[in-house]
Amino acid sequence: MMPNRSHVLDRLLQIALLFQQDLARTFEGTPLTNSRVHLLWVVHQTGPATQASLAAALEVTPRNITGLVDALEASGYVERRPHPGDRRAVLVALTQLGEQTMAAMARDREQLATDLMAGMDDDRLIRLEDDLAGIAERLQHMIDAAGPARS
Amino acid sequence: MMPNRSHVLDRLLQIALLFQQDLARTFEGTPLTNSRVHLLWVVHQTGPATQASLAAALEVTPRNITGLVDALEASGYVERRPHPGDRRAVLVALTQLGEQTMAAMARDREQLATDLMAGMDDDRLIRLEDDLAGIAERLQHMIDAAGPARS
DNA sequence: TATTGTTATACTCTATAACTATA
DNA sequence: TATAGTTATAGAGTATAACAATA
Repeated sequence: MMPNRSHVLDRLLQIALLFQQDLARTFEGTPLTNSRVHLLWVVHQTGPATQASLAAALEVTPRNITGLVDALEASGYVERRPHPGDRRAVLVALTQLGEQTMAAMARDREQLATDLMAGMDDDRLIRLEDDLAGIAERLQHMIDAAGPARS
Repeated sequence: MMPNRSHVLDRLLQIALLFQQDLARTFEGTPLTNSRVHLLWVVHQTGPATQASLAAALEVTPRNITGLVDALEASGYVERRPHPGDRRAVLVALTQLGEQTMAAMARDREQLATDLMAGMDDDRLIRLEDDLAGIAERLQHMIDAAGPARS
């Protein structure tokens, strides 16, 4: 039987949806959302960051960051600190609650990865990672090429 | 080198984001959005459907469907028809514009799949599809198991 | 009594534009 | 003059609750 490339695409899209669903389930009962967690994750990975740099990282407008940080500050996940050396800017930093939450999320992700790929031997895993890397690279390249469609 | 399962997860998430980005680029300059296209796609696949069935398919509330159909009807992609045999319900059907748009999208998807997996031989493609199917299945199972978290 | 779709209301994410304070 | 962040305003997706018409 001829393998169908579209089916691979379908699977990738299906998995993407399921991931979102699974992630959202994790937040149930907290004030966290996809966007807020994304911001927390970036700060967790890079350390305290200005809102302008977060806007660039999340690819949204600075105004948007203001709203997300407001909500996260109100619920105690981050705090705004004065930027040493630039009095216009603030540094967004994780609080203890924010750090704990991100640490727990990192653990959950490890566990999820283990569960999802249980039973795959190393060869197969390497090949899978390689294939996905290739697809991601081509897709990124395609987007960049057609990219700055701002006419 | 030990392959890292988390990296595979990272790749899948990255690809999901890129897909969204690519899809959104397609709509530029039209009144279409992800949610609206999702609805159109379902109608395209299943034929004229009631709003209640669309709510189930998209996993959103019926109220939400009202808004999406309102917008799609106003911009000429769908029309509401009386349901023969149930005067409470309406049937949401694609207009000619809607059909054309979905046909074009199907073609684009085929092309994208071809481009993204260019150079993969049949064996590799089959194995990839198989791996992704396994991951999707496990993930779905996991969600179903923890699923009805409505306490 | 249950279902279909709508009105009413509210929250979140997102964007653009105008503005303040600083660089 | 340019940058960092905020206020003001608006559109889109989503949800719950109350309601009308129909089953």
